[in-house]
Amino acid sequence: MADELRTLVERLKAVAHPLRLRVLSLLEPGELCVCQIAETLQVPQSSVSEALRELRRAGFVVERKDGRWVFMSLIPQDQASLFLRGLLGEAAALPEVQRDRLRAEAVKAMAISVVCAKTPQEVPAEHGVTRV
Amino acid sequence: MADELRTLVERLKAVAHPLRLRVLSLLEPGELCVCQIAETLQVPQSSVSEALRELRRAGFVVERKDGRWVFMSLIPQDQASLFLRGLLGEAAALPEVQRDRLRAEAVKAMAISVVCAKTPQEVPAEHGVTRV
DNA sequence: ATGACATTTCGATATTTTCCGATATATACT
DNA sequence: AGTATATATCGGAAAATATCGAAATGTCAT
Repeated sequence: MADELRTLVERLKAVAHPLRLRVLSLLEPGELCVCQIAETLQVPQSSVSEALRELRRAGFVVERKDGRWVFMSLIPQDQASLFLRGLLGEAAALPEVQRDRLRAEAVKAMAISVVCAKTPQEVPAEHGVTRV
Repeated sequence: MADELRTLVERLKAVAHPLRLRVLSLLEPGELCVCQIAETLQVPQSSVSEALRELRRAGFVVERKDGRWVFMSLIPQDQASLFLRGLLGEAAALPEVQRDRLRAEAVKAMAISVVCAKTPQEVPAEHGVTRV
């Protein structure tokens, strides 16, 4: 009840953040689990987890648990708000987002066990994405 | 060049703020000057000025100077980004926004000299919600 | 139960943002 | 010139947010 403005502002804040926006865009083609996202974006998994928590709170993504993995996906198109649909369309054109998606394709092509049971050092840096 | 993602995030941050979103929505029916907005929303003039600066930086509004007044208006529909159009549509449904617009109608019905040349004491006070 | 691993939460610091009164600038009128 | 009004900017303290390693939690497989 009431303060729907505040709610909308919270949803906008959730998306007004580089990592969260990248994660959101990354999910558009389909679900990914937390470790796949962390590997794709080359960021600490706790950061991904926190990003996803905010996106979930804002109602943009939903989770599906499968064993120890947590797969996140966008809410269905028909449930998405107007501005979210516009935003996703706009974000899809960004070079950063397109690069992320290429990396995600490569990550999805690998078995999950190969992707996730990795120490950070073993990950070869690509595309100028830096880590430590 | 580059970092268009950061630019988009900055634009999202600009609207992820209660006052700025209210101001933005207030301008949809047509231009208003700073003092009309401050009177309508019952907030300090410096806050309105700062809100408008951010919205201008983000490319959502443009200004038209007329003497000592500065009238702000939304950028033309056809220049608006996808997510902005969606956002405005969504915001228009919010009760807070609708109340603001009623107040704005009342303010516009008065002469500008009556609206703006007011000492704070004469303003019925009461922050935020008030009837027209 | 022990270990391995995915994920979340915690803790603590660093950075950014908010807010508004006070002050500055600009324009108009006399 | 001076006064009045409209808007912009400054200052700076409080609040919110970001960040990420470390610890906690949960889940599966021996």
